[in-house]
Amino acid sequence: MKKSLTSLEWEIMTVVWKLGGRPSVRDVLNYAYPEGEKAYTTVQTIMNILVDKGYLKRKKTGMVNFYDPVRKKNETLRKETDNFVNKAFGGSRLALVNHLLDSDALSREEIFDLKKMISGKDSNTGK
Amino acid sequence: MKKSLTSLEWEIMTVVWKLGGRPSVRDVLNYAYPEGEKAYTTVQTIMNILVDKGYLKRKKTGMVNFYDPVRKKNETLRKETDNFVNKAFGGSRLALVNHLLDSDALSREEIFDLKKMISGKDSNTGK
DNA sequence: GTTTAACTACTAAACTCTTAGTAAGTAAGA
DNA sequence: TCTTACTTACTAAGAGTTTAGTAGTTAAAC
Repeated sequence: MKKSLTSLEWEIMTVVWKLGGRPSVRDVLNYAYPEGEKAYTTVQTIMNILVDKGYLKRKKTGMVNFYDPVRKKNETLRKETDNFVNKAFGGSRLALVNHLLDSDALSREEIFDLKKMISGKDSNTGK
Repeated sequence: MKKSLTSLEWEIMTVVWKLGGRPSVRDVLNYAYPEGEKAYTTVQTIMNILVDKGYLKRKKTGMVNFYDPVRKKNETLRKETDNFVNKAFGGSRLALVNHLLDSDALSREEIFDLKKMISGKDSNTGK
C-alpha cells in the first residue's frame, strides 16, 4: 500500500529522525545542506511528498509547518528491507544473509563481529 | 557510475540469469509472462534499457537479438545490496545484519538457521 | 509605516519508469 | 508470389522523481 522511499526521500527522512522533535523545512535544510546544496523549496517539496506518502505528519504552528515522522526509523527500516529482499532475494531474508556470508561482501573482521553478534542472540526472542 | 536496477528491471534480469544462454525477448516473455501479463514490446523496451544501463549485451543473429548478462547474478546482487545498505544503513552491512537480528524481522527458526549458517563459516575466508 | 526576510502554496520543467502501439522488414507457408 | 507471423526500431503517453522559481502572506527591523 504505502509507496516505498526513493533515494532523496530516505536522505530527508534520516535527517528528520536524527533531528527529532518536529523539525521544520529550515531545520532540515540547515542540517543537511548548510552550503546550499539544495534549494529551500526542493526540500519543502520532498517533505510534502513524504506527507502525501504517509511518512511525515505536518502541523502548522503560527506561520510555520513542523514535520513529525509517522513511524519510527526501525519500523520503516524493516519495511524497506523487506521491499529490497523481495526485489533482490525473492523474499528470503535468509538468502540475503547467506549472500553476505558467501560473497566476499563482508570482510574477515565483519564476519568475526557477526559471529559475536549472533551468538549473543537468544533464538527464543524472535517472533 | 552504473545506474541501479528498478523493480521491473530486476524481474527481467532474474529471468535472463535463470534462463541462461542468451535468451531473446520472446524467451523472456514466454517464461515470465506466459499469459500475456506484459506486452512483447514492454519487455523489449526494458531489455533495451538494460543494454543502455550496461547490464545486458545485445547481439543480433539473423533477424533476432539475443541478450547476454554482462555480470553474474552474484556480482550484481552484491552491488545492489551495497546500494541499499548505503541508502538505508549508512553504508554498514553489519548494521543491516544487526537490524535483522534486533527487529523481529527474522523468525525464531530463521535465527536458528542463521546461527547454523554462520557457525559453518570460516572467518579466515573473507576478503 | 515601510522595507526586508522568511515561510507557504502553487507551478513547472527535465528526467526516468512503465506501459505499449505502429511502421517496416524478413521469413516461411499456401 | 501473396499472405501471415514474427521481429526490430521508433515513438509516445502517463506517472513519479528531482529540481527550483514565483506570488503572496506574515513578522520583524529600522
